[in-house]
Amino acid sequence: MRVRFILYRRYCTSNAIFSNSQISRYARLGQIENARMVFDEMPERTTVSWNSMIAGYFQNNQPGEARKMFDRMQLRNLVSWNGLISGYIKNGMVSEARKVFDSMPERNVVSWTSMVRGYVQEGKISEAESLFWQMPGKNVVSWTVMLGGLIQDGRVDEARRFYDLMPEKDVVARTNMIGGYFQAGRLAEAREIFDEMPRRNVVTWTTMISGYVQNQRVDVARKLFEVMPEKNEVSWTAMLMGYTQCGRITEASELFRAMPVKSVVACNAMILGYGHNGEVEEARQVFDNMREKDDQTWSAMIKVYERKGLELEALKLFTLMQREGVRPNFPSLISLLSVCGSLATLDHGTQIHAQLVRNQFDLDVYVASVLITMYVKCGNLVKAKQVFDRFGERDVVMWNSIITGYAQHGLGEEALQVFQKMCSLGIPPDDITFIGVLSACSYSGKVEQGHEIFGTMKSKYQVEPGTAHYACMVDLLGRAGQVKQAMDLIEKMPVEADAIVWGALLGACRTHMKLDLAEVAAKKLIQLEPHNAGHYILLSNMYASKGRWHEVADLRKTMGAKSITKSPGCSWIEVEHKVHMFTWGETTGHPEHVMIMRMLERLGVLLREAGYCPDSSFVLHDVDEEEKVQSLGYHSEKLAIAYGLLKVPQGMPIRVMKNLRVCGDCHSAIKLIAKVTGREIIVRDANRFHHFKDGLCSCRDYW
DNA sequence: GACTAAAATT
Repeated sequence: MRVRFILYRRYCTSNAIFSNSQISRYARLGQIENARMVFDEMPERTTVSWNSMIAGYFQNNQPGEARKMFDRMQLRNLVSWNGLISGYIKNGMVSEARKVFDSMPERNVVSWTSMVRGYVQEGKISEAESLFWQMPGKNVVSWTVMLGGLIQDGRVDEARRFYDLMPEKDVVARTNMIGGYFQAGRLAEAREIFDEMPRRNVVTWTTMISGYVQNQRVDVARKLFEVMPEKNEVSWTAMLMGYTQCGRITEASELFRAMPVKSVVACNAMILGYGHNGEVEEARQVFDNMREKDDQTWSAMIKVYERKGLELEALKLFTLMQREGVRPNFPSLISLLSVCGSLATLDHGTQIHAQLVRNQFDLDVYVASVLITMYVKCGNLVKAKQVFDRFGERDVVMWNSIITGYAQHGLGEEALQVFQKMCSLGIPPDDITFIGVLSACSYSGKVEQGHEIFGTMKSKYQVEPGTAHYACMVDLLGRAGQVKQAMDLIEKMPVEADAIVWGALLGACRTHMKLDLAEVAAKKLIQLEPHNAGHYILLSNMYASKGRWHEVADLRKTMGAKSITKSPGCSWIEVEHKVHMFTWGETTGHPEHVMIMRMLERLGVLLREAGYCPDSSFVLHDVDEEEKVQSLGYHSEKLAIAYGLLKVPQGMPIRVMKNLRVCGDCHSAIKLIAKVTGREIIVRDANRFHHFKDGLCSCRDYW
């Protein structure tokens, strides 16, 4: 009888234990609903069941639900109270945790340690310290938590003194100290602790690996990696990132292939590594082979496409990511925000802005600058200015973002005003500031003022002019018609002229039809950027216009031999949160094809009535021969504008983006379209913004 | 059953 009773009891208990572990497992997997189901179906719940369920809600970022559960439970023990504290801390609610800490009936070392950990996490190290010294019965964990706080605060020497004070040191404490020394770049001291350790584990070895990697000693790291007794995912990943971060992609991809388990972090690093090396297909292969992806996987792959200039692919993936319901976290939000800038998808960008505000991430200076840049690149200067104005403590980067923004939009006067305000507030401008200011002068035709600022850069602001500043000056002179002086300036430059400088000269030649000098510039550009198809096409068009067919043929051959292809021209427009992409020629793929064609026809009629005649003499624009032959009416930007006229409500500007430069014919056509339809049209091409309004463009026909 | 250390594009 007695035996049977014991067996029965054991059955019930094991049943509860089983359910409790199921609750924890489901919570770990993020399936909190399943955990709740198990909990609700249990015939008898123990305190552990309640505690596991509360921990589960905290793990799944539902502190409110966790608290409800805690308030409902009857038999709370110390572990339940401690769970509440650590749960709040995991969710970043340290002051809430402190309230619990102050009101709980009794505390033990875990309660105290959690609370110290909370302050460390918030960066409030002095709070943590005072609590630590008040703590009764500190154990090795408490000491280690405090040690971590001092290290995080960058106080290595103090941390070492603290470390020496510790009554006992275990593997974790020692490993922590090693990490601290590596962070401070003190490799010898880190190594000393490692060498003297009585016991080491995988984490210790991995700390060594990543420590050496962070201090640019990849080969030393590799040696340790070879001899470490046991490796896990993290060790492999740390080693892999050592290679990807310093651009040693061959070694990285060898290691990656050898990895027994490819962690998500490792795959993400490999994608970015390949991308940095321009190997887009390899990156995509890694992406496609991943069984599990996180938000950073998506943003990494999108970034790779964007960097390579494959906007279409980037956008496709962006859309797919949203459709899959991937929720980006802070790092990927930032990354995606800059992608939104490059792709000029204002709606996506605004959505991300809203998400940042919801999480209060927008209060960061850095984030604010990225936001401003995004709005500038999306052609919404009003929003850019709003973000700028609402922010109190601005740094140089933020001032630069808004100055450069005005400059890119051709608002020279405004840019200069902001620059003056910045100077009067005593913020020292840097090299980027001057790029913005000089190009602003150039846009607004302030030749003299530009010269003056350029002259005082070094003497007044201690900023040495670089190639970019010279490029601005060449542009400035070129716009003013002083092409000869621009060429002289290039010859007098103390630094070697780069593609941007020659590009600026070419721009000047284009406007003032200086074909000889243009040829010099174009040849230089090909030399400097042999893979940029635009330069070849430009030079080829120039030769063709002079009937120099031999040279044309030669150039084509060179292009073929080097397998240089022009990225296809495409334009896109955002309508109702969706991106509509148009490539040159046709719209048959678009569901509203017929409407668009009808709109184009109507525009054609309107334009002819307004006295428009097609201009095919854009020799100095990098358009292909084929494109020239094709009807001028079907360039991708015109298709996008036609669609915009159909869809964008009256009074709202039509924003169109193009991956190449707008051709001369389209430019004059769009000016007229803006006039006859009474609409504002904003076109961002590869170089700058064009605000078309009342038959005029903000670039003053110079781009 | 609760508290500590290692990998992650701005």
